[in-house]
Amino acid sequence: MSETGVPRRRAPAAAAKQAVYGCTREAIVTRKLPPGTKLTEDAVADAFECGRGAVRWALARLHDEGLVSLIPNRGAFVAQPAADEAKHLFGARRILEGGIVRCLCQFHRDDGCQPLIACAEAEDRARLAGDAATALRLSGDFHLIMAGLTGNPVVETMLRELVSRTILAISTHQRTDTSGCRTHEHWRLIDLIRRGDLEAAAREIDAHLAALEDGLDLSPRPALSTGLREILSAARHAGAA
Amino acid sequence: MSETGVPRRRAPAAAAKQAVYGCTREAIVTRKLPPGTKLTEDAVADAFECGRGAVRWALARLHDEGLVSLIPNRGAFVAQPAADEAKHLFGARRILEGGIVRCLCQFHRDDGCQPLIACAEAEDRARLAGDAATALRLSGDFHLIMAGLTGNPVVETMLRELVSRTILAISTHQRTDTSGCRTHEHWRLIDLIRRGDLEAAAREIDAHLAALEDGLDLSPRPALSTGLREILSAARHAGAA
DNA sequence: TGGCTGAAGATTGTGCACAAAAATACCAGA
DNA sequence: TCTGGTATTTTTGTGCACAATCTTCAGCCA
Repeated sequence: MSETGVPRRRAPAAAAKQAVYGCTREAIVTRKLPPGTKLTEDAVADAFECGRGAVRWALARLHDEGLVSLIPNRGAFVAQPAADEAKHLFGARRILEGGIVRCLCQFHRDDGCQPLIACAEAEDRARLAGDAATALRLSGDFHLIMAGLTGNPVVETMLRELVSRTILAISTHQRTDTSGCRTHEHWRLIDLIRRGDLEAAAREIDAHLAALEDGLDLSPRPALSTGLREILSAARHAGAA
Repeated sequence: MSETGVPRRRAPAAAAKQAVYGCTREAIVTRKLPPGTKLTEDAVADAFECGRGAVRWALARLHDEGLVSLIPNRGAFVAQPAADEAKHLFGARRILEGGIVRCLCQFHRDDGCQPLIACAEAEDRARLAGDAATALRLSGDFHLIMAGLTGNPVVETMLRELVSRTILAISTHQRTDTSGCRTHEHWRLIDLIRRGDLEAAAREIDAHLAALEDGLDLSPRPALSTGLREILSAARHAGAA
């Protein structure tokens, strides 16, 4: 019953862009769309009941964020960060989050950590309830909240992008079912920040991220998951570009 | 003589996208297109002799990077970072570059700083020759080279974006003709990195960026440069979105 | 003279259709 | 049965045209 006779006010398409972008992004980050999934333009357009233009826009944006890989004349796929890229991702996070934690130590010594505490508590609850999906999500949010506490939206945006791509890298290369961050390290971090211990806190976040990276299998074997030819073909095109 | 009778292999458009994006980006960063300049789609398309589609693609990308502001039904303008945004930009750079410098101190203690030295020398030469434009560009490159020395392309990309936006912020809010970074601070930084003095180097880069920020006029007065109504109108639309 | 209303012009946003490319299916021959 | 080539089908890329919106300017009234 949504078919109005009027020629449409043009609002729909603008909103559709955001909807496609937001929902697809969410689906990728929450692993509903596993790495390597092909995102056919028509299929996505049908799903959101919008034109292909909105889909193309959203896909381009997602590509810029490193969440989907765009292969010329082949289409869009949920990105599968290479082992090298995964390492760089973690390296970047160590550099950035080290700075964030140092910043937090200076301005949130005593209180102001409430959001972090609330997140860690929620994380504990989820883990206790056996809700692994929520726990994983919250463990990622913890880092985002830290970025938010700097009060700097630029920093927040940068880390958001990094965290998303890290999640993708973990999905792609996880060894067993390593369940994301270890909560007790989060608690330790909160404690160190509240005490304003710059160096210890910086070391803690560094070790924390290193542990996360160690949980992955970043050996140089060819590839995984999706079909061999898919990957080989993709590699060919990526090399040409 | 480039007009082939054949119906075009479709390569042109793909290349055009990159050309429009790259050249426009360059023009913005080098201040050939000052902040506030309107980028009419048709005008850009004519300049590059390409379709409007390529221009739209490039503009969207530039918008994601924060280099152009896109106002619905109004068009694209070279961004004029607000005072708040400028502060956040510098804050983010302090966090990120602090981490980069710490990283460099660990892995480039003795040598490996050659690219930095070469850049600083070139900067000195340009400044001595009175070539302010080149000097400014090189002073920005210095920071990018530091990022590159981490060997982490993710970090490099993040800083590149930050530096570009910072240049825009400086163009928009510069008080007098403050000539970018002070070279002697760059030399001091190199020295500290070579000696591997983490803390001193981190303090130096922090102070360096703080000095750069202090050179700006970030008072909360309404706006500047382009016509008042332009800005008011833009603010209206931005507020509505 | 100043402010308001309405039409004309200019510019952006979106859908659609067609062309190019790749993937797939199919078939003949060894 | 497997290989090689060919035709079909699916999917992406691009240009074009129209609609919506905003800006500008002229005319009109208080």
